Amino acid sequence: MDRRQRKTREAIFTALTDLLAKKDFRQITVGEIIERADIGRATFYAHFETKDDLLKALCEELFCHLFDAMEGHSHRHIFDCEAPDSVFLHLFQHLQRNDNHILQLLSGQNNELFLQYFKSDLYRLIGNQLPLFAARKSECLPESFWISHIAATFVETVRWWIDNGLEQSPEIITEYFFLAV
Amino acid sequence: MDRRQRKTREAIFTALTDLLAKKDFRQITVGEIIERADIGRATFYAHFETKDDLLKALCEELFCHLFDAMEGHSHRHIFDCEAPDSVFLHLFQHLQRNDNHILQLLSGQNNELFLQYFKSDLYRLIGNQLPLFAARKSECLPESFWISHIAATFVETVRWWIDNGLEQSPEIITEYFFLAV
DNA sequence: TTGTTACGGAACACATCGTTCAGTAATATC
DNA sequence: GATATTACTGAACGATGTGTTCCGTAACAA
Repeated sequence: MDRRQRKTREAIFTALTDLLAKKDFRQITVGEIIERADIGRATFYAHFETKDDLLKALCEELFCHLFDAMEGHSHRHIFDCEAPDSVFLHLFQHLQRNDNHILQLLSGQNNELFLQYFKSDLYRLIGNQLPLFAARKSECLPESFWISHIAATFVETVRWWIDNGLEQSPEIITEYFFLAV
Repeated sequence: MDRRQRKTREAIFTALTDLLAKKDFRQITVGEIIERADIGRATFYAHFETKDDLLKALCEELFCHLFDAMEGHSHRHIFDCEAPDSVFLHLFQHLQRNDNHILQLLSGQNNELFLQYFKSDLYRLIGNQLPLFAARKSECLPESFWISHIAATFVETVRWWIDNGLEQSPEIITEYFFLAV
């Protein structure tokens, strides 16, 4: 990919990420993004069809990296015979380290769209980790309901954690999560 | 209240409700609302400051009525010594009956804002019903976490139910809910 | 060096928002 | 029933944001 393209794309992502730390996605204008990214208006629309399209690309970039890294770790750890809940623990640890400012995307009012993308990755992960969870429930409940519930519980756990200022350790939060689910 | 005011307000609510059945709230314009409500633009803004303000008023109207009715029922039933899970069962029943088209507000893409208002009422309800839920968990988990989790589980249950076309009976859904939580 | 591609900057048409104001109709009050 | 009050209409308005177009310039690849 052209170096110019890469730099521009990166500048747009950075600009949006910075702005998201301050205000809701809906009240961020394309004008603000291009001003902060220091690019021309036409350039922006050469990269992304709309503002929503940009958000989607950003989420895919971040969440995909996060979950890919996750699953990489998970595999390594399976070889190391780590505890079976390590996947989610690691996910919480990644979030606490706030790689790429993902927290800002999952917090406060910015829940609407991000979570949609976040959940789709989460579904994949949970599908592979189903045996971790109580068999009792999964026998009485439809699988799709069960997966939805685990994903919703995870998201709500993250939201609660963020709203409480990340006071708890990832280990404690993992415990809460498995207690709740 | 002036009859004209009442009629106008009602027409606006009806127009928005109808439109919400077709498209996402964000892509509904004030122009569409006033056209469908058959009122003047100035009239709209005499009633509501913004589109978001209208949504808030609509949610308060609907959810407040729903939960007030709920709590009324609940009290009567407590006198009748009904099963302890009746509050949530009745809530599911109300939803299935789709009073005032609430389902359309809670389904699909219209999740963002409605759920915020819905949850705030739900928190109140859950706060009063905490003894219904497993004591084991509430001892190990912070109460705010616990309440958030119950509310999130309820909302996710409703969402799953809607997405699956309300195929299950309210009784079954109540069972799912209490199994999951 | 040459052809290609991306960027910048300004202008553009367009849509939506929220406000204003004078005229008209419905309602409440006496 | 007459009068004053209140709400609605309809059109116009400025402001803001969107997405597009076009051309000159600069960076890149061959």
